[in-house]
Amino acid sequence: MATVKVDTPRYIDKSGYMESEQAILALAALAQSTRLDVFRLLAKHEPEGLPAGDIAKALAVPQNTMSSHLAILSRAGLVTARRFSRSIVYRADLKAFQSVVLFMLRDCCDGRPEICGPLIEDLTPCCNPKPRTKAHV
Amino acid sequence: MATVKVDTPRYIDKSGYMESEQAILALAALAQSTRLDVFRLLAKHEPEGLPAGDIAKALAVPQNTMSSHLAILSRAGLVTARRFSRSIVYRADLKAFQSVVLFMLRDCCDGRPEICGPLIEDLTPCCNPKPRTKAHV
DNA sequence: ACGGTATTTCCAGAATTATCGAAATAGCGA
DNA sequence: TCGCTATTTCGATAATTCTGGAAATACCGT
Repeated sequence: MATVKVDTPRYIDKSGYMESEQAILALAALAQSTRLDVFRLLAKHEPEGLPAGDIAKALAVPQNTMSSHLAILSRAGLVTARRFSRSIVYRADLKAFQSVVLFMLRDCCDGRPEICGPLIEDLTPCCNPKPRTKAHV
Repeated sequence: MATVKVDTPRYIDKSGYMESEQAILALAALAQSTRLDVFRLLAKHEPEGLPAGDIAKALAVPQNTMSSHLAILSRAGLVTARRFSRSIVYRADLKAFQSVVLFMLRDCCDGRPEICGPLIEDLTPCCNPKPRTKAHV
């Protein structure tokens, strides 16, 4: 039977699981040294991005191997690709990255705020040295 | 055999930062639906923890399969195990989890604080209704 | 000691992932 | 059109991960 490919192998559509599924995709994408390096590199090169060839060269990985890694990151939503003439420029999707982090923290923090408070404290000096941001919560 | 059973968190290096290798281990551990469910479950059951059998039963997974998942989570430093008579009670290591999140955020935030500012804002109402140590940060 | 419970280890098969050479596709300039 | 560059897709192999049956280990009560 030549039916369509099922890409929902285990638990199907429960509406709450869609988010988990996507998060797992992102975690798996980052759980590999080359891809983690790629994301790091692309984050550093925001917002201009980098063409695929430059990424491969920078990390000393064959182009086709890099291409498959980039495809995995892209499928996970962590990077975006856009063609510029002959090059395909990849960019880190930092919003998506934030979503992954938020997913993780909600998973552990839900109902127990005391867990993430310290984390915010640790994070604040690192990521928000400016005294005040807009308080439009 | 004398397994590694150290009090000092193995996933933190001298500078207090999590190493990439350890972070990858943790990300890979969470990038699997059963294990993500396990961590969620254990986080929900902090600080009492749950015996291995209960975890297996709760998630409808054979005990030996669950045992290997728990070993992976443990190796990644995300859970701890302690024997209580016949049971081995597992607990989520939320500090380690926080380290993973911090690692990720440092990876993308380093040098560009404007990226994580919004994340802290999103996180604050969820996780930190009131600041813990009113430090001089 | 024994029997029962809780959990892990051993093992093996199935599935998935990583890697990369070779070929294919896409765009550009002449 | 041809040739060149940039990138991806194809295909195959090696490595790793997932799964669970069976056996082993650890503990407790009697």
